[in-house]
Amino acid sequence: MADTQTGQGYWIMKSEPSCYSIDDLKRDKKTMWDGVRNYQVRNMMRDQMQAGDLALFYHSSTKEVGVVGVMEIVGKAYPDPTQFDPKSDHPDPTSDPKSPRWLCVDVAFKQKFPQVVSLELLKESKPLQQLQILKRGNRLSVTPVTKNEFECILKMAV
DNA sequence: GCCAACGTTGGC
DNA sequence: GCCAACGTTGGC
Repeated sequence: MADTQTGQGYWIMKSEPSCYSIDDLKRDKKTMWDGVRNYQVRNMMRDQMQAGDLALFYHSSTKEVGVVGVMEIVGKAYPDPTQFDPKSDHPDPTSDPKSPRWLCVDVAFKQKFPQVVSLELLKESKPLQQLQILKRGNRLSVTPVTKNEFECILKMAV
């Protein structure tokens, strides 16, 4: 979500660490955030995400669920090449290469938190009650957060 | 355009 | 591995 003063956008982006973790990103320094196959998420990436935006890296479906670090959106969203790769995890044979359906974005490692800001802690935090990832049934892998929410989570990480 | 069936997500 | 919740698909 873009801050009205600065235009700076803030996000939470989920990944299962068994698939791709904060340590993988730390090692790679930069990666292509691919595999998004949800229209809402695609539209946010296409319409709202900007280079320089900051994103919290969230580990889902693991022993320690929660926010584990920070990354930066490097550039604008562009067609996700894995949709055309039959050997990828999420090929989409119905997507037309002349008008690609799915987008991805490049992200760069910023920091890994010394400890996980657990889902439990997020739930307990008063200022974070509006977080979309805390809402029942939320399944979006990318969700906007406000500057305040972002900074609140950063403080919880130390 | 409705809606049942199905597949996926993600916390536990 | 269970299951609630949600998105997508496809028959009508």
